[in-house]
Amino acid sequence: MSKGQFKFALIDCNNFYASCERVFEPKLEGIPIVVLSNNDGCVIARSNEAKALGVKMGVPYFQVRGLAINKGIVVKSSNYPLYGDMSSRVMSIISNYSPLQEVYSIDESFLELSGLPFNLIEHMQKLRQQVQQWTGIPVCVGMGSTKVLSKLANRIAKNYPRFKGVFDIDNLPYERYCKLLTSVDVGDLWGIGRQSAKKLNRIGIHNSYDFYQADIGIVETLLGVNGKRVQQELKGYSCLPMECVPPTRQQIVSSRSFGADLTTFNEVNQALMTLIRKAVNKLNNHKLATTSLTVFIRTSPHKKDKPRIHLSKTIGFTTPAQDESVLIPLTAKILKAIYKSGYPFYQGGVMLGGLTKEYRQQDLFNINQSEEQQTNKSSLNQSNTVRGINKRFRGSIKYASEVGSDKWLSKAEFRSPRYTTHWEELLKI
DNA sequence: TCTGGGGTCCTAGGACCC
DNA sequence: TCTGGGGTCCTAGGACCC
Repeated sequence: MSKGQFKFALIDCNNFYASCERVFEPKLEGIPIVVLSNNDGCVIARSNEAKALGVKMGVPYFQVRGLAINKGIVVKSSNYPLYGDMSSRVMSIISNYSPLQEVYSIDESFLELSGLPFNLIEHMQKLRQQVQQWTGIPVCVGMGSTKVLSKLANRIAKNYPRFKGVFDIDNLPYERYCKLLTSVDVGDLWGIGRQSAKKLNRIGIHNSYDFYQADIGIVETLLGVNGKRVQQELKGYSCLPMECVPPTRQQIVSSRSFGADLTTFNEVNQALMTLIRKAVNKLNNHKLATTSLTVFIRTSPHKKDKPRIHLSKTIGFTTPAQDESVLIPLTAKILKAIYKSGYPFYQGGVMLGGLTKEYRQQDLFNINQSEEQQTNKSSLNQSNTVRGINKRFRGSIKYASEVGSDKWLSKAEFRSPRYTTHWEELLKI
């Protein structure tokens, strides 16, 4: 931990999902857009025009539907294949501007710039123009000697056009910096969420300057080590390093709100079969194996008048599993064990935990079961074949339990074409 | 009527060991 | 009957992020 040794830049795409939609429909330029979550449930992205009309982040869509119609807001279902592909294009351009890049999220990337022989403001202006020109996505850049500071700087870059999208917070004189902190709610700092903000408010800490000045011991008792780190970073001491190599993932979750309340075992089962297949595909794509499987289903947390219930069970394995012929039937078995009839199930999913690098070591205590191992081996080959076919002919072979009414499928009424990832949906000119 | 999905890390408490 | 101190590992729940 030392002061002023680093120079972090946070590059953040402006209203990323909305901007992606605009790239392929330029007539939406200047028009308010919102993008909805899965199942067309909540608003998860807004163009500036939509923000100006008062659409809040995360509101249920049905609460703003009237406003959307009245004000001519264009509504889109989320289109992750498109956003993911646009993201990798943006990230790859950004990577040319420093040897040290951390891809932090689908629309954000850190660069570490200390020691680069450039005028950094100009360097980042160039980056900004190139991303805009090559992908059509507008980005803003915040710079500072810590990650928390670069996040804060990014906010300034976004909100004050006079900086032309690039702002370096380290250039502020101390008094101006304090003034800036005073104007930022403590809950708006990166790493201070709603719960922590509430705790801080209770002892009279409301804005970031209050927090900056607060006693470090009090911060640590109240918020733990994370809160302490945020405060240190605010003071210019870097505690959060660049993570250029993405850490190996620890779990894979596949879950969904169903499009409707599911009231029979078969409906729930069918939904979960599709989810476990998705999870297993991901597992295989990452060449990982899993040592635990959790299955859960729950009723809606929003309907206060109806009975609420959350059912879940986790099974651990001594031998890591990686194969759909094991995991899919096991999911059905677990579901059977936890399922209770008479509840309207609204959401469910599976989690694969304790992920390990793919390694087919046999269970030491399984020596008596050579016959079963034989079966396992042949079913493994079979699964590989099935996977191959499904890869080529997109999901043409399924378990019988996966096929059914599709009643559970999420709504996506307003989805735009997957322009860049599906041949049938290419942009037509 | 209609409220997302996918992650990570930290902490506290229990079980267990010497 | 008296009954310490220190450590690890696991898990569940909470908080945070986008």
